[in-house]
Amino acid sequence: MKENRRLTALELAILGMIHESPKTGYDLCKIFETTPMGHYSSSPGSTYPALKRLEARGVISGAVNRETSLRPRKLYEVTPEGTQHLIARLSEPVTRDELVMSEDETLLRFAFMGNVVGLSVVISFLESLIKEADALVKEFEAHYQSMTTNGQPPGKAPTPRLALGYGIESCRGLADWARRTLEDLS
Amino acid sequence: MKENRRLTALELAILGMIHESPKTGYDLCKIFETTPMGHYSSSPGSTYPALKRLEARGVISGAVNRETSLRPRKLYEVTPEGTQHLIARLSEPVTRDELVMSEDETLLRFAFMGNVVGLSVVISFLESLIKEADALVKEFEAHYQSMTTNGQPPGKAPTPRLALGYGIESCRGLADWARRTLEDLS
DNA sequence: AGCGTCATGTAATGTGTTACATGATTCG
DNA sequence: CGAATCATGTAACACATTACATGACGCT
Repeated sequence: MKENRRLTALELAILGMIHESPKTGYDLCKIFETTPMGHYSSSPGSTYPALKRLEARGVISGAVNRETSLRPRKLYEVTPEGTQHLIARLSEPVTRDELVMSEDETLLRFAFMGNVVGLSVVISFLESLIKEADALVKEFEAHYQSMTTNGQPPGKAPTPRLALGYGIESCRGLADWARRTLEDLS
Repeated sequence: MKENRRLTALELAILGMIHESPKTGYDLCKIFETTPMGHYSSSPGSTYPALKRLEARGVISGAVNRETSLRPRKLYEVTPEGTQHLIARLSEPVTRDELVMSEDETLLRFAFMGNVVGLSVVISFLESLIKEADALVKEFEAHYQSMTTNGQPPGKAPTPRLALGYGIESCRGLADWARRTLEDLS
Protein backbone atom coordinates (compact mmCIF):
# COMPACT_ATOMS: atom_id res chain seq x y z
CA MET A 1 0.00 0.00 0.00
CA LYS A 2 2.84 2.36 -0.69
CA GLU A 3 0.78 4.87 -2.65
CA ASN A 4 3.44 5.83 -5.11
CA ARG A 5 1.21 8.22 -6.96
CA ARG A 6 2.84 11.54 -7.75
CA LEU A 7 2.05 14.50 -5.52
CA THR A 8 0.06 17.22 -7.22
CA ALA A 9 1.36 20.77 -7.32
CA LEU A 10 -1.02 21.73 -4.53
CA GLU A 11 0.12 18.84 -2.34
CA LEU A 12 3.73 19.73 -3.01
CA ALA A 13 3.07 23.35 -2.10
CA ILE A 14 1.48 22.31 1.18
CA LEU A 15 4.21 19.82 2.00
CA GLY A 16 6.87 22.42 1.32
CA MET A 17 5.24 25.06 3.45
CA ILE A 18 4.70 22.69 6.36
CA HIS A 19 8.32 21.63 6.07
CA GLU A 20 9.35 25.22 6.54
CA SER A 21 7.42 25.25 9.80
CA PRO A 22 4.44 23.28 11.18
CA LYS A 23 1.10 24.74 10.22
CA THR A 24 -2.65 24.24 10.56
CA GLY A 25 -5.09 24.05 7.70
CA TYR A 26 -6.22 27.52 8.49
CA ASP A 27 -2.67 28.86 8.39
CA LEU A 28 -2.30 27.42 4.91
CA CYS A 29 -5.60 28.89 3.78
CA LYS A 30 -4.45 32.32 4.97
CA ILE A 31 -1.19 32.03 3.06
CA PHE A 32 -3.01 31.00 -0.10
CA GLU A 33 -5.37 33.94 0.30
CA THR A 34 -2.81 36.61 1.01
CA THR A 35 0.39 35.75 -0.82
CA PRO A 36 1.46 34.85 -4.36
CA MET A 37 1.29 31.23 -3.17
CA GLY A 38 -2.41 31.63 -3.84
CA HIS A 39 -1.58 30.67 -7.38
CA TYR A 40 -1.59 27.06 -6.22
CA SER A 41 -4.90 26.93 -4.42
CA SER A 42 -8.30 28.49 -4.47
CA SER A 43 -10.10 27.68 -1.25
CA PRO A 44 -10.32 25.51 1.86
CA GLY A 45 -12.27 23.09 -0.30
CA SER A 46 -9.05 22.01 -1.94
CA THR A 47 -6.66 22.61 0.95
CA TYR A 48 -8.25 20.40 3.58
CA PRO A 49 -8.72 17.35 1.37
CA ALA A 50 -5.10 17.71 0.26
CA LEU A 51 -4.00 17.72 3.89
CA LYS A 52 -5.98 14.55 4.50
CA ARG A 53 -4.33 12.87 1.54
CA LEU A 54 -0.86 13.87 2.68
CA GLU A 55 -1.54 12.53 6.15
CA ALA A 56 -3.00 9.28 4.80
CA ARG A 57 0.16 8.85 2.80
CA GLY A 58 2.27 9.43 5.86
CA VAL A 59 4.32 12.40 4.69
CA ILE A 60 2.79 14.70 7.31
CA SER A 61 1.16 14.04 10.66
CA GLY A 62 -1.25 16.23 12.53
CA ALA A 63 -1.83 16.51 16.24
CA VAL A 64 -4.57 18.44 17.97
CA ASN A 65 -2.99 21.37 19.67
CA ARG A 66 -5.50 22.77 22.11
CA GLU A 67 -7.33 19.84 23.61
CA THR A 68 -8.42 22.06 26.46
CA SER A 69 -10.20 24.53 24.25
CA LEU A 70 -13.46 23.62 22.59
CA ARG A 71 -12.03 24.94 19.38
CA PRO A 72 -9.46 22.37 18.34
CA ARG A 73 -6.56 23.27 16.12
CA LYS A 74 -4.71 20.57 14.26
CA LEU A 75 -1.06 21.33 13.77
CA TYR A 76 0.63 19.40 10.99
CA GLU A 77 4.31 18.65 10.69
CA VAL A 78 6.42 16.76 8.17
CA THR A 79 7.40 13.19 9.03
CA PRO A 80 10.86 11.78 8.27
CA GLU A 81 9.34 9.92 5.31
CA GLY A 82 7.86 13.22 4.21
CA THR A 83 11.26 14.85 4.26
CA GLN A 84 12.68 12.00 2.20
CA HIS A 85 9.85 12.36 -0.26
CA LEU A 86 10.39 16.09 -0.49
CA ILE A 87 14.12 15.69 -1.06
CA ALA A 88 13.49 13.18 -3.83
CA ARG A 89 10.90 15.29 -5.55
CA LEU A 90 12.88 18.52 -5.38
CA SER A 91 16.01 16.81 -6.63
CA GLU A 92 14.44 15.63 -9.88
CA PRO A 93 15.94 17.37 -12.90
CA VAL A 94 13.76 19.71 -14.90
CA THR A 95 12.24 18.04 -17.95
CA ARG A 96 10.84 19.44 -21.16
CA ASP A 97 7.36 18.25 -20.24
CA GLU A 98 7.48 19.92 -16.86
CA LEU A 99 8.32 23.23 -18.53
CA VAL A 100 5.62 22.91 -21.15
CA MET A 101 2.82 21.58 -19.01
CA SER A 102 3.49 23.10 -15.60
CA GLU A 103 6.22 25.67 -15.43
CA ASP A 104 4.70 26.78 -12.12
CA GLU A 105 5.77 23.55 -10.52
CA THR A 106 9.36 24.18 -11.55
CA LEU A 107 9.42 27.48 -9.71
CA LEU A 108 7.65 25.94 -6.74
CA ARG A 109 10.30 23.27 -6.49
CA PHE A 110 13.04 25.86 -6.69
CA ALA A 111 11.42 27.98 -3.98
CA PHE A 112 11.47 25.08 -1.54
CA MET A 113 14.88 23.72 -2.43
CA GLY A 114 16.97 26.13 -0.41
CA ASN A 115 15.92 24.77 2.93
CA VAL A 116 15.74 21.12 1.93
CA VAL A 117 18.64 20.11 -0.30
CA GLY A 118 22.24 21.18 -0.64
CA LEU A 119 23.64 23.88 -2.84
CA SER A 120 24.99 21.35 -5.33
CA VAL A 121 21.49 20.05 -6.00
CA VAL A 122 20.19 23.57 -6.47
CA ILE A 123 22.94 24.17 -9.01
CA SER A 124 22.20 20.95 -10.89
CA PHE A 125 18.55 21.91 -10.91
CA LEU A 126 19.27 25.30 -12.43
CA GLU A 127 21.55 23.74 -15.01
CA SER A 128 18.88 21.31 -16.14
CA LEU A 129 16.40 24.17 -16.20
CA ILE A 130 18.67 26.23 -18.43
CA LYS A 131 19.23 23.32 -20.76
CA GLU A 132 15.54 22.51 -21.18
CA ALA A 133 14.48 26.13 -21.47
CA ASP A 134 17.07 26.80 -24.16
CA ALA A 135 15.91 23.74 -26.07
CA LEU A 136 12.31 24.86 -25.78
CA VAL A 137 13.17 28.30 -27.10
CA LYS A 138 14.69 26.70 -30.18
CA GLU A 139 11.71 24.42 -30.62
CA PHE A 140 9.28 27.32 -30.42
CA GLU A 141 11.41 29.47 -32.68
CA ALA A 142 11.30 26.76 -35.33
CA HIS A 143 7.55 26.75 -35.13
CA TYR A 144 7.52 30.52 -35.27
CA GLN A 145 9.53 30.41 -38.47
CA SER A 146 7.16 27.89 -40.00
CA MET A 147 4.29 30.24 -39.24
CA THR A 148 5.84 33.10 -41.18
CA THR A 149 7.69 31.51 -44.09
CA ASN A 150 5.55 28.76 -45.55
CA GLY A 151 2.50 30.89 -45.73
CA GLN A 152 1.36 34.19 -44.34
CA PRO A 153 -1.93 33.81 -46.21
CA PRO A 154 -3.79 36.97 -47.12
CA GLY A 155 -6.50 37.33 -44.49
CA LYS A 156 -4.81 35.75 -41.49
CA ALA A 157 -4.42 37.84 -38.37
CA PRO A 158 -1.04 38.24 -36.70
CA THR A 159 -2.22 37.49 -33.15
CA PRO A 160 -1.36 33.77 -33.12
CA ARG A 161 2.19 34.56 -34.14
CA LEU A 162 2.42 37.41 -31.64
CA ALA A 163 1.20 35.13 -28.87
CA LEU A 164 3.83 32.56 -29.71
CA GLY A 165 6.33 35.39 -29.74
CA TYR A 166 5.49 36.06 -26.14
CA GLY A 167 5.87 32.38 -25.34
CA ILE A 168 9.37 32.47 -26.73
CA GLU A 169 10.29 35.65 -24.89
CA SER A 170 8.94 34.26 -21.67
CA CYS A 171 10.89 31.05 -22.04
CA ARG A 172 14.05 32.95 -22.84
CA GLY A 173 13.41 35.11 -19.78
CA LEU A 174 13.26 31.99 -17.66
CA ALA A 175 16.59 30.77 -18.98
CA ASP A 176 18.16 34.17 -18.41
CA TRP A 177 16.85 34.31 -14.88
CA ALA A 178 18.25 30.86 -14.20
CA ARG A 179 21.66 31.90 -15.52
CA ARG A 180 21.76 35.01 -13.37
CA THR A 181 20.59 33.06 -10.34
CA LEU A 182 23.23 30.45 -10.96
CA GLU A 183 25.93 33.13 -10.88
CA ASP A 184 24.37 34.66 -7.78
CA LEU A 185 24.62 31.39 -5.92
CA SER A 186 28.23 30.72 -6.88
CA MET B 1 -31.08 23.82 -20.78
CA LYS B 2 -28.75 26.58 -21.77
CA GLU B 3 -25.65 25.14 -20.15
CA ASN B 4 -24.07 28.40 -19.15
CA ARG B 5 -21.08 26.78 -17.57
CA ARG B 6 -17.80 28.38 -18.48
CA LEU B 7 -15.70 26.73 -21.18
CA THR B 8 -12.45 25.28 -19.92
CA ALA B 9 -9.14 26.34 -21.42
CA LEU B 10 -9.03 23.12 -23.43
CA GLU B 11 -12.51 23.63 -24.80
CA LEU B 12 -11.68 27.20 -25.69
CA ALA B 13 -8.53 26.07 -27.46
CA ILE B 14 -10.49 23.57 -29.50
CA LEU B 15 -13.27 25.99 -30.32
CA GLY B 16 -10.76 28.59 -31.44
CA MET B 17 -8.87 26.20 -33.66
CA ILE B 18 -12.01 24.86 -35.28
CA HIS B 19 -13.14 28.42 -35.86
CA GLU B 20 -9.96 29.05 -37.80
CA SER B 21 -10.91 26.16 -40.07
CA PRO B 22 -13.04 23.01 -39.66
CA LYS B 23 -11.14 20.09 -38.20
CA THR B 24 -11.49 16.48 -37.10
CA GLY B 25 -10.59 15.11 -33.71
CA TYR B 26 -7.51 13.61 -35.17
CA ASP B 27 -6.44 16.92 -36.68
CA LEU B 28 -6.67 18.48 -33.24
CA CYS B 29 -4.71 15.66 -31.64
CA LYS B 30 -1.95 16.17 -34.20
CA ILE B 31 -1.79 19.88 -33.47
CA PHE B 32 -1.61 19.25 -29.75
CA GLU B 33 1.17 16.75 -30.29
CA THR B 34 3.32 18.76 -32.64
CA THR B 35 2.91 22.44 -31.78
CA PRO B 36 3.15 24.65 -28.70
CA MET B 37 -0.63 24.31 -28.52
CA GLY B 38 0.18 21.00 -26.84
CA HIS B 39 0.38 23.01 -23.65
CA TYR B 40 -3.40 22.84 -23.49
CA SER B 41 -3.93 19.14 -23.97
CA SER B 42 -2.26 15.86 -23.28
CA SER B 43 -3.94 13.15 -25.29
CA PRO B 44 -6.99 12.03 -27.27
CA GLY B 45 -8.46 11.03 -23.94
CA SER B 46 -9.13 14.67 -23.18
CA THR B 47 -9.64 15.93 -26.73
CA TYR B 48 -12.50 13.69 -27.82
CA PRO B 49 -14.63 14.15 -24.70
CA ALA B 50 -14.14 17.92 -25.02
CA LEU B 51 -15.37 17.75 -28.61
CA LYS B 52 -18.46 15.85 -27.46
CA ARG B 53 -19.18 18.48 -24.83
CA LEU B 54 -18.81 21.32 -27.29
CA GLU B 55 -21.16 19.60 -29.71
CA ALA B 56 -23.70 18.85 -26.97
CA ARG B 57 -23.64 22.52 -26.10
CA GLY B 58 -24.23 23.46 -29.69
CA VAL B 59 -21.16 25.61 -30.30
CA ILE B 60 -19.77 23.19 -32.86
CA SER B 61 -21.36 20.58 -35.07
CA GLY B 62 -19.77 17.57 -36.66
CA ALA B 63 -20.71 15.76 -39.85
CA VAL B 64 -19.27 12.53 -41.12
CA ASN B 65 -17.16 13.32 -44.08
CA ARG B 66 -16.46 10.10 -45.96
CA GLU B 67 -19.59 8.01 -45.76
CA THR B 68 -18.29 5.94 -48.65
CA SER B 69 -15.15 4.86 -46.89
CA LEU B 70 -15.31 2.37 -44.07
CA ARG B 71 -13.16 4.73 -42.08
CA PRO B 72 -15.41 7.62 -41.15
CA ARG B 73 -14.02 11.02 -40.42
CA LYS B 74 -16.06 13.50 -38.49
CA LEU B 75 -15.38 17.07 -39.51
CA TYR B 76 -16.40 19.69 -36.96
CA GLU B 77 -17.24 23.29 -37.66
CA VAL B 78 -18.32 26.21 -35.50
CA THR B 79 -22.02 27.04 -35.41
CA PRO B 80 -23.31 30.64 -35.41
CA GLU B 81 -24.00 30.30 -31.67
CA GLY B 82 -20.45 29.07 -31.29
CA THR B 83 -19.12 32.17 -32.99
CA GLN B 84 -21.21 34.35 -30.70
CA HIS B 85 -19.91 32.47 -27.71
CA LEU B 86 -16.33 32.86 -28.91
CA ILE B 87 -16.73 36.57 -29.50
CA ALA B 88 -18.17 37.04 -26.02
CA ARG B 89 -15.45 35.04 -24.33
CA LEU B 90 -12.58 36.67 -26.19
CA SER B 91 -13.97 40.13 -25.55
CA GLU B 92 -13.90 39.81 -21.77
CA PRO B 93 -11.36 42.10 -20.16
CA VAL B 94 -8.37 40.56 -18.44
CA THR B 95 -8.84 40.24 -14.68
CA ARG B 96 -6.38 39.88 -11.87
CA ASP B 97 -7.60 36.39 -11.14
CA GLU B 98 -7.14 35.29 -14.72
CA LEU B 99 -3.52 36.43 -14.60
CA VAL B 100 -2.80 34.77 -11.28
CA MET B 101 -4.61 31.50 -11.82
CA SER B 102 -4.33 30.92 -15.56
CA GLU B 103 -2.10 33.30 -17.45
CA ASP B 104 -2.09 30.72 -20.25
CA GLU B 105 -5.71 31.39 -20.95
CA THR B 106 -4.99 35.06 -21.43
CA LEU B 107 -2.49 34.33 -24.17
CA LEU B 108 -4.81 31.76 -25.70
CA ARG B 109 -7.56 34.33 -25.92
CA PHE B 110 -5.21 36.84 -27.49
CA ALA B 111 -4.02 34.31 -30.06
CA PHE B 112 -7.55 33.71 -31.28
CA MET B 113 -8.75 37.28 -31.17
CA GLY B 114 -7.28 38.48 -34.43
CA ASN B 115 -9.58 36.44 -36.61
CA VAL B 116 -12.68 36.82 -34.47
CA VAL B 117 -13.07 40.33 -33.09
CA GLY B 118 -12.15 43.78 -34.34
CA LEU B 119 -8.96 45.69 -33.72
CA SER B 120 -10.62 47.93 -31.13
CA VAL B 121 -11.42 44.91 -28.97
CA VAL B 122 -7.86 43.64 -29.28
CA ILE B 123 -6.63 47.03 -28.14
CA SER B 124 -9.00 47.12 -25.15
CA PHE B 125 -7.87 43.65 -24.27
CA LEU B 126 -4.21 44.63 -24.28
CA GLU B 127 -4.98 47.73 -22.23
CA SER B 128 -6.75 45.71 -19.55
CA LEU B 129 -3.88 43.23 -19.62
CA ILE B 130 -1.34 45.99 -19.07
CA LYS B 131 -3.35 47.46 -16.23
CA GLU B 132 -3.75 44.16 -14.40
CA ALA B 133 -0.17 43.04 -14.97
CA ASP B 134 1.18 46.34 -13.66
CA ALA B 135 -1.01 46.03 -10.59
CA LEU B 136 0.16 42.49 -10.02
CA VAL B 137 3.79 43.55 -10.27
CA LYS B 138 3.20 46.08 -7.52
CA GLU B 139 1.37 43.54 -5.41
CA PHE B 140 4.18 41.03 -5.73
CA GLU B 141 6.83 43.66 -5.12
CA ALA B 142 5.14 44.59 -1.87
CA HIS B 143 5.28 40.98 -0.81
CA TYR B 144 8.90 40.79 -1.92
CA GLN B 145 9.73 43.75 0.30
CA SER B 146 7.98 42.17 3.26
CA MET B 147 10.12 39.06 2.76
CA THR B 148 13.36 40.99 3.02
CA THR B 149 12.70 43.78 5.51
CA ASN B 150 10.71 42.38 8.40
CA GLY B 151 12.98 39.45 8.86
CA GLN B 152 15.70 37.73 6.92
CA PRO B 153 16.10 35.27 9.77
CA PRO B 154 19.48 33.61 10.18
CA GLY B 155 19.16 30.18 8.61
CA LYS B 156 16.58 30.89 5.91
CA ALA B 157 17.52 30.13 2.34
CA PRO B 158 17.15 32.75 -0.38
CA THR B 159 15.34 30.52 -2.87
CA PRO B 160 11.77 31.53 -1.98
CA ARG B 161 12.65 35.16 -2.50
CA LEU B 162 14.50 34.40 -5.71
CA ALA B 163 11.50 32.46 -7.03
CA LEU B 164 9.20 35.37 -6.29
CA GLY B 165 11.74 37.58 -8.00
CA TYR B 166 11.25 35.56 -11.15
CA GLY B 167 7.49 35.86 -10.77
CA ILE B 168 7.82 39.62 -10.72
CA GLU B 169 10.17 39.69 -13.70
CA SER B 170 7.87 37.44 -15.64
CA CYS B 171 4.85 39.58 -14.91
CA ARG B 172 6.73 42.71 -15.86
CA GLY B 173 7.80 40.99 -19.07
CA LEU B 174 4.16 40.31 -19.87
CA ALA B 175 3.24 43.95 -19.40
CA ASP B 176 6.18 45.06 -21.55
CA TRP B 177 5.23 42.66 -24.29
CA ALA B 178 1.66 43.94 -24.21
CA ARG B 179 2.89 47.54 -24.49
CA ARG B 180 5.09 46.74 -27.47
CA THR B 181 2.34 44.75 -29.12
CA LEU B 182 -0.07 47.60 -28.58
CA GLU B 183 2.27 49.95 -30.42
CA ASP B 184 2.77 47.37 -33.15
CA LEU B 185 -0.93 47.19 -33.81
CA SER B 186 -1.47 50.95 -33.91
C1' DA C 1 -26.54 40.54 21.42
C1' DG C 2 -24.49 40.42 17.24
C1' DC C 3 -20.72 40.48 13.92
C1' DG C 4 -16.40 39.16 12.15
C1' DT C 5 -12.88 36.04 12.37
C1' DC C 6 -11.06 31.47 13.67
C1' DA C 7 -11.15 26.72 12.24
C1' DT C 8 -12.71 22.73 10.24
C1' DG C 9 -14.83 20.37 7.11
C1' DT C 10 -18.58 17.88 3.43
C1' DA C 11 -21.26 17.19 -1.04
C1' DA C 12 -22.03 17.57 -5.87
C1' DT C 13 -20.25 17.99 -10.02
C1' DG C 14 -17.22 18.01 -13.85
C1' DT C 15 -12.88 17.50 -15.92
C1' DG C 16 -8.19 16.02 -16.80
C1' DT C 17 -5.07 11.92 -16.80
C1' DT C 18 -3.66 7.48 -17.94
C1' DA C 19 -4.16 3.49 -20.04
C1' DC C 20 -6.38 0.70 -22.97
C1' DA C 21 -9.13 -0.78 -27.21
C1' DT C 22 -10.51 -1.25 -32.02
C1' DG C 23 -10.36 -1.38 -36.78
C1' DA C 24 -9.11 0.70 -41.56
C1' DT C 25 -5.81 2.39 -44.62
C1' DT C 26 -1.30 3.19 -46.85
C1' DC C 27 3.34 2.23 -47.90
C1' DG C 28 7.27 -0.49 -48.59
C1' DC D 1 2.18 -9.15 -45.64
C1' DG D 2 3.58 -6.46 -41.85
C1' DA D 3 4.22 -1.99 -39.70
C1' DA D 4 3.17 2.61 -39.07
C1' DT D 5 -0.32 5.78 -39.28
C1' DC D 6 -5.19 7.20 -39.55
C1' DA D 7 -9.20 7.79 -36.67
C1' DT D 8 -12.14 7.12 -33.09
C1' DG D 9 -13.16 6.31 -28.82
C1' DT D 10 -14.04 4.10 -23.49
C1' DA D 11 -13.14 3.17 -18.43
C1' DA D 12 -11.19 4.02 -13.98
C1' DC D 13 -9.63 7.20 -11.10
C1' DA D 14 -8.47 11.21 -8.76
C1' DC D 15 -8.45 15.93 -8.38
C1' DA D 16 -10.16 20.85 -8.36
C1' DT D 17 -14.08 23.93 -8.02
C1' DT D 18 -18.00 25.76 -5.92
C1' DA D 19 -21.04 26.15 -2.60
C1' DC D 20 -22.54 25.12 1.61
C1' DA D 21 -22.37 23.92 6.71
C1' DT D 22 -21.07 24.18 11.55
C1' DG D 23 -19.67 26.07 15.68
C1' DA D 24 -16.46 28.58 19.05
C1' DC D 25 -14.11 32.70 20.22
C1' DG D 26 -13.27 37.90 20.69
C1' DC D 27 -14.74 42.38 20.49
C1' DT D 28 -18.00 46.15 20.74
